[in-house]
Amino acid sequence: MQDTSSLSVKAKFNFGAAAGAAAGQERGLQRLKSTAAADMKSAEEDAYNYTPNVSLPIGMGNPCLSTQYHTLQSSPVIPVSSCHQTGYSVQNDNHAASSYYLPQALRPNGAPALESPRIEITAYSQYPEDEVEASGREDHIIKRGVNSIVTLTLPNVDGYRDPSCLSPASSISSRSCNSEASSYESGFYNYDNSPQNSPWQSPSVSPRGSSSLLSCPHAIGPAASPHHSPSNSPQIGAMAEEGWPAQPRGSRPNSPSCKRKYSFSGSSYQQTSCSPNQSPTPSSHGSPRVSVTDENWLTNTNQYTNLAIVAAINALTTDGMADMGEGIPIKTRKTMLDLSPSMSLKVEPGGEDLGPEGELRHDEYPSRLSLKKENYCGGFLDVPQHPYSWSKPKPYLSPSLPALDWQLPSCSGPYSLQIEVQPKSHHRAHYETEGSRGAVKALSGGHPVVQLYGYMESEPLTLQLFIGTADDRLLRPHAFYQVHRITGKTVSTASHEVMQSNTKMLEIPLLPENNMRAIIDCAGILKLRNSDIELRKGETDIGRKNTRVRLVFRVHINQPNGRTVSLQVASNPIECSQRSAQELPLVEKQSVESYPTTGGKMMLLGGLNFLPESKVVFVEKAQDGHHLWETEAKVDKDSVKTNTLVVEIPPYRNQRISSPVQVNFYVCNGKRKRSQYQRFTYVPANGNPQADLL
DNA sequence: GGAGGAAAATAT
DNA sequence: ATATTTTCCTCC
Repeated sequence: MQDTSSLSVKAKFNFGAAAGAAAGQERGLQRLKSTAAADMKSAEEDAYNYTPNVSLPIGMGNPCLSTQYHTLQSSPVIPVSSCHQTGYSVQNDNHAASSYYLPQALRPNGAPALESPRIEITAYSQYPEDEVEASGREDHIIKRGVNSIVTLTLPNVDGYRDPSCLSPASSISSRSCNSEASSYESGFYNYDNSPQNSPWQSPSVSPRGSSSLLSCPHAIGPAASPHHSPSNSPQIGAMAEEGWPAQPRGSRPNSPSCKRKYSFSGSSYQQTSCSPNQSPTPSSHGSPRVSVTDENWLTNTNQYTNLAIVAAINALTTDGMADMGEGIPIKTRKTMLDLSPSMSLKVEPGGEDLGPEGELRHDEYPSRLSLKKENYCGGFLDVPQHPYSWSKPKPYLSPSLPALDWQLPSCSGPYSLQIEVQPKSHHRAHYETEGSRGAVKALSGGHPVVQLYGYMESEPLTLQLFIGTADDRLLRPHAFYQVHRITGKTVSTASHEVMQSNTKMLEIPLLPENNMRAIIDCAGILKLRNSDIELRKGETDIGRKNTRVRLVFRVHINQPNGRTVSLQVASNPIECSQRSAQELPLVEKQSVESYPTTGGKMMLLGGLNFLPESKVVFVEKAQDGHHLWETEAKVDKDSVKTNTLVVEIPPYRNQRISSPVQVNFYVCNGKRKRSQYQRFTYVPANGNPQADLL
């Protein structure tokens, strides 16, 4: 491995393929792909799309690159400046859009992202325009503050109705959601800048597609906004409601989830908020929202207003909900309900999410936890009491935290958030119908480790963890997976769950005494049924073959100047499906020195799905494309154990390669047809292999 | 619990 | 008909 100064290989997938894949975001795309996809391969590939690229140079990984992201984000909160960049400016809505891209471009790792075309883009693009609108709206909201009745706009009853709205759901929707969240937050705190918010929001909002989304968020927003619980309540509500709405298969027992849920709740901390939301279950939809709202509200003066709004909203919502319910098959509904409860449990107080960082941070885990726990318990059924947590005051105006779909840098100024130990590339996620399948592990057998560098204060911080997409371009909460809190004797790391915009997050203490380092042994991965998620209104992603995720870590650092620096880093992709034998291997890097020209061995690193039966075929072609030579390299079966593929290239190869002819090597797992191999092109001149689809 | 395998159910 | 997903079962 070492030797491999690996080159990073980027696979370019063909057009669309890449696009869709990872994210699977847009169904449309995918579908298009599939259909269009001329190649069958494409389908698969698509699935893997993300895969391809991958390669980051080992060295790389500059998180800093991310800086750009910040810019993007603009959000007030964020980012201080990132390493490079300056902070973002505030508003730049416009930029926002652009920024969006940027982020994507950059990988979490810092690797350059692919630019694949995604539908998403579209969405973003929307921003600008939409932004204007949306932002405008939002801004109003925000700027005006929660107060602004404007928010009320609720009006779009529809939005409310739309479950989608409610549940922002994952990915895309999530975006919207997020946006919401963000907006909320911002709203709360109100930054004047909100503009920033707006931009973001817009993004989130984006959804044009799901009109509902927009509306929803907003709609919700209004209500929510007040609370802004954006995250919380809405989310919660959403979760319960939408999230699960569908369990189509009535037959399938949702119950499982319940179990989990409880367990979660067990997690002690938090949850105050939950209760509020939760109570909802029955009324579920409505209530949750409300509760959410409330929480946040507390803080704000606007509360009253908000409350009123909320109430109104609830009413609406409820109705809406009802409607929804009607539409949905009974079973489904049940599920939903069930879910919701669980969700609620999980949920945590919306407040936390948003959590003003300050608050969170300030709160010390212990205290916090305890408090929450207490609250929590109560919460369940009911309606939210007073906002415990919330009540906590949010002392300051803490800036709102960036939405989960915002791209953040991994380093800013002196701070750098890094993943010291990466998770294994495979982790079979469990369904709600199953028991937990344990925590995500590291290759070494241990667990992933995350550390924050450059932080010299004595105040503990909170490390947030959620499951994100594996899509290079855009990192956002994964709609089909949720982080699952693992507890037990074997777990050494404290954590508690928080729901933010349909996304469950684990909050883990980052303590100075531990050198701001955390061993992530408390994080499992829960798989949600595709059918459930896809039914959410506003959800555009498809779950099929969208089985790769990344662990996303965030930390929010309050600065003396009142600003908050938000950093984010994502792990390498993790394949969560059981099946692996047919998976297309993913090559991230290849050794440089030992490349073919020198004959002998070549090392392919960090890929997913390297199996003993993986095949690597070398094909040498002349400039004119004439096929000169082909051979299958011998694969060292043992190397596979460490996500490495050591291949031996036939001796005579050297002799053949004397001029810069094109050399391709194909990597594939046994069951694949040659046409489905992932192809890499080696160009002696620059030594950078590139992968593309055959 | 936490895995690993695999049958049953669905989606393409 | 094949590919994937989701539910079950068994075992440590």
